[in-house]
Amino acid sequence: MAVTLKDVAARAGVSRSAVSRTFTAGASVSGKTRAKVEKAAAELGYSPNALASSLTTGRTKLIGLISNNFHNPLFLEVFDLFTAGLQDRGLRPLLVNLSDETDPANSVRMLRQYSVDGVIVASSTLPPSFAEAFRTAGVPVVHSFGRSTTMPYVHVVGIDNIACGRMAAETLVQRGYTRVAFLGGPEQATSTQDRAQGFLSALAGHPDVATTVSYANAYTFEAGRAEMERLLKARPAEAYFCGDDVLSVGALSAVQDAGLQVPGDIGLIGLNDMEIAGWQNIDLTTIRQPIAEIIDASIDLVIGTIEAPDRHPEIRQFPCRIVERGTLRPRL
Amino acid sequence: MAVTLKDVAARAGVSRSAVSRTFTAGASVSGKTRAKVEKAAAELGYSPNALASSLTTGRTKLIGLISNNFHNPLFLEVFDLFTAGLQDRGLRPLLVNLSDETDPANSVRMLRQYSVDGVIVASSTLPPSFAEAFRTAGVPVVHSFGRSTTMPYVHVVGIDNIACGRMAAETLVQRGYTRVAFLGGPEQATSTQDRAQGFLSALAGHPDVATTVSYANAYTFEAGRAEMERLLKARPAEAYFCGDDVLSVGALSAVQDAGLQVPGDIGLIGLNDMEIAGWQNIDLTTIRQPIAEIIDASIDLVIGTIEAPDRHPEIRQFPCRIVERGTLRPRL
DNA sequence: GCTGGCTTTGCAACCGGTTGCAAAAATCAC
DNA sequence: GTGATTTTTGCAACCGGTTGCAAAGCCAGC
Repeated sequence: MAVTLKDVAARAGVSRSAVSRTFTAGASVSGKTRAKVEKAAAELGYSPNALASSLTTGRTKLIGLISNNFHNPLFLEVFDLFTAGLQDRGLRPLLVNLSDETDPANSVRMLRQYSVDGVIVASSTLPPSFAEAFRTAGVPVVHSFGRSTTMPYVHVVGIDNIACGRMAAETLVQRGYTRVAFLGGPEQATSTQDRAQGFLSALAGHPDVATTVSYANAYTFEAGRAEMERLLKARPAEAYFCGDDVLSVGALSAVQDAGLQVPGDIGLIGLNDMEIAGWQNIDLTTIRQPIAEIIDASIDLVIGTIEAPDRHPEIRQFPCRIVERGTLRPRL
Repeated sequence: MAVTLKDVAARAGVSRSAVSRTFTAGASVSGKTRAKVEKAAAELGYSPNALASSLTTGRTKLIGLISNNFHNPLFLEVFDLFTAGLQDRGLRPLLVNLSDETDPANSVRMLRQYSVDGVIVASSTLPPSFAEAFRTAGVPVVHSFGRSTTMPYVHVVGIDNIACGRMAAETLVQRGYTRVAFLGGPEQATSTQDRAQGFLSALAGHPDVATTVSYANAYTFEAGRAEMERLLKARPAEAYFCGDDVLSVGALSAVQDAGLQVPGDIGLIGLNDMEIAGWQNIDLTTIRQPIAEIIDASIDLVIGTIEAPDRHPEIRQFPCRIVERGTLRPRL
C-alpha cells in the first residue's frame, strides 16, 4: 500500500541512501541524483515515514500537550495557540486529557512509549510534582500556567499570581472601595494561594479597608454562583476579586439575580480575560493574562530544552494588566 | 538512556523474542519466562516503544483529530470528549489545527508521515471534500458534525440539520409567533444551508406566519451582534432561530442593549446547547446537539473502519431536542 | 596523463521492535 | 520408558528509515 524509500530508490535507479539523503536537509547529494529522486518520488507520491526515521534520529517531533482544564473557555484559546504555535515550528501536539487521572506515572509511561521529544503541561491547578515527574524521567518539560517556586526543578512559564493579587487589591482601593473581598478558587490550588497572598499583603497597607476571604470549591460557573449566593445572605463586601473569569461570571449571575446592580451595588474583577469576558452582555472587568506570550515562551523553552537537555530550569513570568470593562466602578 | 528490548532480554537471560512476546497479548510464553521477563522489565523500568512496534505491526494507535473550530466554546467540550474517548480505547489523538489552512493535501501528507491509523475531521464548516481526501489517500476517516449527503463517500456523524431547522420553525409556531426569522451563520456553510432549508420548508405549511432570512458573516458573537443590530433598525421579527449558540448570544446582547426584553419583545432560539448557554445570565433556549453520542459514534466508526477498511460509508444522525430556558416565551 | 583533494555514492549495520519457522522442551497417552 | 503431540523458544529476516565508512567519481593543477 504505502510507498517506501525502496520503491523510490528502485524507480530512480539509485541506492536507498541516495533517496534518504535527498530528503534530509544538509546531506550530500549531487543535483543530478536529487533531480532523479525527486522525480521518482513525485510520480510515486512518496513522503517519508516520520516514525521510522525517528528510530534512528531519536527525534519524533511529537510534543505531549497535557491538560486537565477542559471546562474553562480560556483553554480553548490556549489549545488554539499551542497547536498553531507547535505546527508553525514543525512539531505535532499529542494531546493528553487528564481530567480524572492525577498520577503522573501513567502519563509519563504513555508519552515515553510514543517517544515524544518534549512535554508541555498546561494547567494552573496541577501540582509542580506533576511536571517534575517528566524531568525525572529524562523528558524535556515545561509547565505552563504553573506556579513559580524559588528553586524550580522544571521550567515554569506563567504570570506572577502574587503580583496579580496585589494589582487587584490596589485597583479596588483606587476605586474607593472600603470593604473588599477575595473570592478564590479551590483553596488547595497553588494559584489560588498565591493570588490570595498578594491580595492580602497589598491590603495590609490599607488598614482602613476591610477585607474578607472565601473560596469556591471549583473554578466553575456554578461554584462561583453558589459561593456568591451564600455571601449575599450576610452583608456582602462592596467589591470582589474573583479567582478567575468563569468564577466571576458565576458570581455576577448571582449578584444580578439578587436584584443588585453591578457595579453600582457590588463590583467584580476577574482574572484571565477569556474571550467571552468581552462579550457585551458579560462585560467583565478583569486582569488579562498574556496567554499568547506565555504559550510562545513555553514552546521556545521546550524546544530549547530538547536541544540542550541540561539547560537550567527557568522561570518566565509575564506581566498582567487590567482590562477595564463594566463590572468595576470608575476611578474616583 | 532508554532501556530497550535487548537490555531486558539480556537481564532476564532470554531471547529478544521472548521479551517481545511477553508484551504482546495472546502470544505464546510460559509462565516461567514471563515471570523472569516481567521482573527484569520492572527492575529496568522498561516500557515498549510504540513507534518501533508500529513499523512491523502497521498500527500506531494514533488518530488524527482535525478541527478548525477553535473559537466556539462548544468545541472545548468536543475536544474533551474526543480525547477522553480515544484514550479510553487505547488511542492517542494527534491534534491538527486547521484555522488558516483549508487545502487538505498538506494535512493528508502530514498525517501520513505520522502513519495515523485513522482520522476524525471535527467540523461543521469544512466541505465534504476535505474528509474525502483522506479516504482517497487510503486513510480511514470519519467526518463528525458534517453534512450528510445522499451518497456519502466517507462516514458522516452528526445531526439532521434540516430536521433541526424544521424543529425550530415548529417550536416558534407553537409559541404563537407570527413573524419569525432565520438568522444563519455564513451562507456558504453547508450546515447553514440545511438549517435554513428545514426552517423554511416547515414554515411553508404556515402561510399565516411571515418569514425572513438573513446571514451573519461568521459563527461568532460579534457577527451575531452586528447582524441583529442591523435587523433592529428596521422592524424586526418576533422571534429568531439563530445559526448556533454563539451567534444567539451575540444577537441576545444586541437585543438587550437596544432596551428590548427577551423573550417579551423578541424571542431567540439557538442551536448546540454549549455549556455556557445554561449559565443563568445567558439562559438561552436552544436545540441540543447530543455531542457525546456523536463523538462516541465517530470513534466507534473510525475504529470499525480501521479494522475493515472497505466498510461501506455510513451516515449516523442523532436526534436533537429543545432545551427550554428563558429566551422563548412559553407555549400558549 | 598523472596525482591529489574533494564530493558523491553504495554497502552494510543499526534504530527497537515483530513474527514465520524450525528446533527444543514439555506434556500426554499408552 | 517410548513415541506422538503440543507448547515454548531462539534464530534470522524484516518493518522504513539513517549514517559511518570506504570506494568511486570528479575536477584542478602541473
